[in-house]
Amino acid sequence: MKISETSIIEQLRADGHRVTTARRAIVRGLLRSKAPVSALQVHALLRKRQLETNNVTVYRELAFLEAEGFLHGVTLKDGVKRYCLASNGHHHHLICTGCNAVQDVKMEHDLDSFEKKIARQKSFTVQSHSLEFYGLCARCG
Amino acid sequence: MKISETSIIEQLRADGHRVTTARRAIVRGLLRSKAPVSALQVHALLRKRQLETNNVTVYRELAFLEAEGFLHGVTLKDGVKRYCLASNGHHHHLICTGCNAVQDVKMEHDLDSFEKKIARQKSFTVQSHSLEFYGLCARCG
DNA sequence: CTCGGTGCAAATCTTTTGCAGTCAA
DNA sequence: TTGACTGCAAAAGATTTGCACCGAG
Repeated sequence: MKISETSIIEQLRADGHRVTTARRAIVRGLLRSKAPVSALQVHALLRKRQLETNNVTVYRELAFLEAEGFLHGVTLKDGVKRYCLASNGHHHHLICTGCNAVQDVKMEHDLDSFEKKIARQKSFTVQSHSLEFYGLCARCG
Repeated sequence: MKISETSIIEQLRADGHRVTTARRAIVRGLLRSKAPVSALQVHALLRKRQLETNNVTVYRELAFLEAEGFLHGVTLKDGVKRYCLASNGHHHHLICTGCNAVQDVKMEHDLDSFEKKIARQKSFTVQSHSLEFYGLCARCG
């Protein structure tokens, strides 16, 4: 199933949430960016498009969309929380220590075997994991 | 090689750094905690031991010890930076979403094959990685 | 004596909260 | 009309910075 502004908006409406200008604008902003974006980046992006909103609204909206399952949040070394579309599927990140660019990577087998071992050896029930690789991207290498 | 307060202090002295009361106290505090600790936690810990220091000193000292290679920093989902002794070796973390406890896990094969694949497919030179598992610990499960 | 290290106050930065006003349904 | 959303101001929390002072070597 393809994801679009309309499909997200319709889903929200179906779940009884209101569709406001700010909400629609934020959703649209997120769909355009393929790398994870922070609340402040989304806010700046909207501003550039002449869609004046408040930081606070963006923070609240991103948290809301994460809770609704449309977004996934990641916190990188800099302590800033960024969001990716959940519809992009589970993936990890390559963060360039040169230019700070972030790109996504998917891995076929992922970490299932690790998680099983952890469950067995540590009696720890893994719910999710977060994996980031830091290094130099093709341009900076 | 075993690590101790003395060995770290001697190393620092050998590298031409001064050994002050605060520095020694912070190093001692770090050695006692096996889970990663934040600057504010270290500060609170020292205070409990009647070793009055300033937050700022702790922040600066932890950054210094990381730069010197004695510590490794991790930033968890809450955006707070925590430090582990580098001498504990490379490892990952299990973070309990129930009680927020953090424990370490080592993995034998680790992620070398992933990293090689990334280098090949993305022309990205991996320097380090950070892997955290979120879930429920034995007590909270 | 010297300068690396410390402490304090204040600034910065990201994120959260309280509350009144607004608008989608 | 009504409560979900929004905006503003202010608070909160982590971390950084400027600057004067202090004490290890």
